[in-house]
Amino acid sequence: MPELPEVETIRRQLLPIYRGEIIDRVKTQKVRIFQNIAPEEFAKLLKGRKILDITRYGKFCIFNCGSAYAVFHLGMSGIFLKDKRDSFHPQHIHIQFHFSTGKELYFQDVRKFGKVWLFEEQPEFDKLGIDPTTRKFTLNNFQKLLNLRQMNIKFLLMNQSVLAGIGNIYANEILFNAGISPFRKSNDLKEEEIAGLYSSVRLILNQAMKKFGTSYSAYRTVSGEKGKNQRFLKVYQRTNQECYRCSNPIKKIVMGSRSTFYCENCQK
DNA sequence: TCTGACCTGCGA
DNA sequence: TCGCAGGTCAGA
Repeated sequence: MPELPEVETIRRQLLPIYRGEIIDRVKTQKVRIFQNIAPEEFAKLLKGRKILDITRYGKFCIFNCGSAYAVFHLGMSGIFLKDKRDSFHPQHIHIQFHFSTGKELYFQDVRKFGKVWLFEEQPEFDKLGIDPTTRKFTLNNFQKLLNLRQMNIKFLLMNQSVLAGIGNIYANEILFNAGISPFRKSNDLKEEEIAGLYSSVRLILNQAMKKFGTSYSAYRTVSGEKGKNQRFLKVYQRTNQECYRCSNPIKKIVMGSRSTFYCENCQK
C-alpha cells in the first residue's frame, strides 16, 4: 500500500525529527522482515550511531548512519510512528529505536510484508528502474522504456525494474488521468499518448505527495494520522460509481490478481 | 507471463 | 467463516 508518495511523506516527516539524533538503544522482534541480518545483530550494529540523513528511492526508505545504512521497504502495512499515541499496536511493533535525547521511533508492520536490510555501504538499487521524482525521469527516457517493451501498460507502470515507486492505486489513477486503457500494450502507444502518460505520472504522484499520501487501510503518517489523498481518487475503489468525467459507471476487473479500476468510456 | 504464497484485519 | 486487500518473489 505505501507507494512512492506515502514513503516520501514519511521521509519528509522523519528527517527534521531524527536527523542528527544518536541511537542509544534498538529493540527488535524476531520476525521475518529482517533480510540480510539477524534482528539482534541489526540492533547491535546501529547502537551508538548518528542518523546523518534519511533518503528514499522508489518505495525504499534509507537511514544513513555513516558506515551503516538501514534500508526499509514498508510492504503493505509498514509504518513509522514517533510515539505510542495514534495507530500504535504494541503486538505489531518489530523495531524500537531509542535516542539519546529521549526521542523514540517505532517500526510497526501488521502484515509483516515489510523488509529491512542493513548495509555497510550506500546501496545502489541497480535492479530498480527510474524513480519518477528524479532528473532521470525525462519524457525521452520514458519513451524509450515504453518502446523497448511489449508489455501491458498497467503492469509496466507497476514494474519496479522499469519505474520505481508506482503501485496499484497510482497506476489506476495515472491511467485514468491520461485517458489510456489499462489493456493497452506499452509499445502500442502513440507519441502524444506517451507524452500525456508522462505528465500524468508526474501530476498524480505530486498531487498525492501534497495530500500526504493515500490512506486506504494501514498507511499512516509518522504522527499516526491518515493521509488525505484518498478523498481525491478518481477510479480506485470506485466500482460502479459515476465517472467524474462522463458519468458512466467505473468498472473493476482483476488483472494479474490485482484489482484494476477504469472508465470504459474515458480510457481508450 | 502468470499464479500462488506470504500475512493479518476487516467486513460481508 | 471466508474472501479481499496488494508488494514482492519464486516457480510453473
